[in-house]
Amino acid sequence: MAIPRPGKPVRGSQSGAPIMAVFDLLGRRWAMGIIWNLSRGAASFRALQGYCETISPSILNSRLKDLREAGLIELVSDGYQLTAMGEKLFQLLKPFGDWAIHWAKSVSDDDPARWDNYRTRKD
Amino acid sequence: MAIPRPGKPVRGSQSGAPIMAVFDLLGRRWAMGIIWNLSRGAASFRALQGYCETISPSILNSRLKDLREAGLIELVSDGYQLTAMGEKLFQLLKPFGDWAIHWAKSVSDDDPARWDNYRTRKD
DNA sequence: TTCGGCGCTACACTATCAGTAGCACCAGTA
DNA sequence: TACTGGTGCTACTGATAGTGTAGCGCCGAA
Repeated sequence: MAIPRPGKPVRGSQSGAPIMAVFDLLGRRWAMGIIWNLSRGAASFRALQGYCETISPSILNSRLKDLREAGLIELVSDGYQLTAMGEKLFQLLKPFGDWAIHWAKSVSDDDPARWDNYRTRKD
Repeated sequence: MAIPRPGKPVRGSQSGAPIMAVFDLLGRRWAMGIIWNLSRGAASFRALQGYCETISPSILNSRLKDLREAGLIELVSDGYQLTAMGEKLFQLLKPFGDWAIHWAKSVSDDDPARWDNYRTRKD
C-alpha cells in the first residue's frame, strides 16, 4: 500500500487525505469535463469526443478508465453513464456553472486579453 | 483572441464555455489543493510547499501565477491569500471534503488495493 | 460482401510536472 | 562590517502526461 508499484507511474495523493486524492483524480485533464457532460445522460465514446472537442481518443480512454476505477462512471448498453456516486459528485460540481460565468465576466472586464489564458482557440 | 500566441503553449478551453475554462484552470495539478490550503488563511510560499508536500517550487510558482492571473488569489504582506472571488470558489469546493470521505470509503471497501491509485506513497 | 460507423489502440511528438541545486534578497547578530 | 540562516523564486534535467493522427477489429445495414 505504501509502496509505489513498479511499471506504474506514481501519481497519487501522497498525504493520505481523501480530499487530496479527489483533487488528484479530478485534476487530471478533462476529468471534470467528462463528468459534466455525462450529467446529461449516457453518452457513447464518440459522443464524448464530440463534447470535449479537442480530447484525443487515447486520453479519453485513459480518463474513462480512471473514472470507472474510481467508481464514478460505468459502462452500460448505450455507452458510459454516471454511477450514483458520480451523480452525487456532479451535484457538487453543478454550482460551478454559475460561478464560472461570474468569474469569466470579472476576468474579461478587468483585462480582456487575459481571458486568452483560458480560451486560446475558437470563438 | 482566437490565435494561439507563439511561444506560449496552447492550453485553454477551446469551446468558449466558461465552465470548461474553469475546469481547465482547476484541472492543472495542485490548483485545487492550493485553494483548499489557502482557505485557512494567508500562507507563505514555503508554507504552501509544506502543505502540498511533494510539489516542486517551479510548479508551485507557476500555479500561483495562474491563480493570480485568474484573480483567485493575491499577494499580500504575509504571503498569498484568497481574493473574494477565490473565497467564493472555496465555498463551492468545501462540500467536496465530505464527499471525498464517503468516496474513499466506498473505494476501499470495494477493493482496498484500488485505493493505491490515489495514494501511492506514505501512510 | 462491401460499406460505414463504432470503440479503441499505436505511435511519434509536445507540453507539463518532478526533483534538485542554487541565486538574490533581507533581518538578525556579532 | 561581514556572517548566517531563512525566504521567494529561478534554472536546469529527466520523467510523465497529453496531443494528433492513422488505423485496427468488430458489428449491423444494405
